[in-house]
Amino acid sequence: MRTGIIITMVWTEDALARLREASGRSGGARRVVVELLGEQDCCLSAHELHDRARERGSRIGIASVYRALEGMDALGLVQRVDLGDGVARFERSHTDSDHHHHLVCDDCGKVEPFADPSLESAIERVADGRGYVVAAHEVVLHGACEDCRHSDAHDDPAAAP
Amino acid sequence: MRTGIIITMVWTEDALARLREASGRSGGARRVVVELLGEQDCCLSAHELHDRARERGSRIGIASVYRALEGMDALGLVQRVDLGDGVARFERSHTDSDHHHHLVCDDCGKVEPFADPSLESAIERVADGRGYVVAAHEVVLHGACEDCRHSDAHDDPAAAP
DNA sequence: ATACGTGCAAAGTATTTGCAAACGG
DNA sequence: CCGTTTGCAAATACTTTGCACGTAT
Repeated sequence: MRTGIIITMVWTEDALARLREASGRSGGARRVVVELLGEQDCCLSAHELHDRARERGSRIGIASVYRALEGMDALGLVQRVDLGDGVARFERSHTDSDHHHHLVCDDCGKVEPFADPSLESAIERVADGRGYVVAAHEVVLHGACEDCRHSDAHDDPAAAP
Repeated sequence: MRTGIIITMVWTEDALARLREASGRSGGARRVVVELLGEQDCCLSAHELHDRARERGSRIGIASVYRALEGMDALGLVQRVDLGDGVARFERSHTDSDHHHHLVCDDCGKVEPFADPSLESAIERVADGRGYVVAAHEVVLHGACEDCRHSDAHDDPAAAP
């Protein structure tokens, strides 16, 4: 995708600007979280964001990660993603060209995004038929990815031979 | 749905039998959880199950609820449902005629099931195209239900005028 | 009898909140 | 200066685990 890097920069700038105008201030902790999320093409958990921020030399605390995410969520800048393991993940809100859902391999833990127009139209049709105005929707597919299906071993997600 | 009560009974009996044969034992705590889940037409959280079990006079502990759910999950008898609020919910595993997903009203908190064949086929197509063997999938639609859209007030899910 | 099921309490995680200090405008 | 942001630590909420005891087979 050629437009990826551009979307990233636009989103990051826009998010920083909107957060600043919402409170009249800005700070370093928030900036790191925004920049990290802007770079990702898929979702990350609060702890993953915290770890990566520290790897970059930030002394950010986990609470600030959560507060940054909360603020961005309130402004609709991020989307919460729930993969079914009790951990909340976040990714930048989708644009039309960006919209996707998630395939999770229960063997190796891999998470990959996918998009499908006919799935989207089916969802729209359901919502309309029910009188719902759908603000967000999430589709998560759990299964065994091609790799894991071939190496039949049911490895622990943490194991690496 | 005329077949609801029958599915309920079949599922409950089958689940109790399979749990018994898996361990060679059976107990009262498990039975209550199985019976409760068999009666529902939609998902419940561990705490909701615990509360309802106690309302029926059971002295079951919350740990036993979780253990019953874990055992049933391992046998594929229940399906874990994640609606995005950090609470795990469970419902009996779907049969063909039973399969559904969830619409969540973010205003009043209502959760209602829906089914849609074209959505299911779109999901199958995606999985096939990616070489995935999908063992489970979840679709959650968040929005405002018809009722809440009319009474424009954005009430708190707990408030009842 | 013996092994599994159960309840209680303690331990773990993920997330939120209180607070004093640092910081941006 | 003043109010927001931040890091730390304490508090929550949900879920899991350890252990002694009850119970089904």
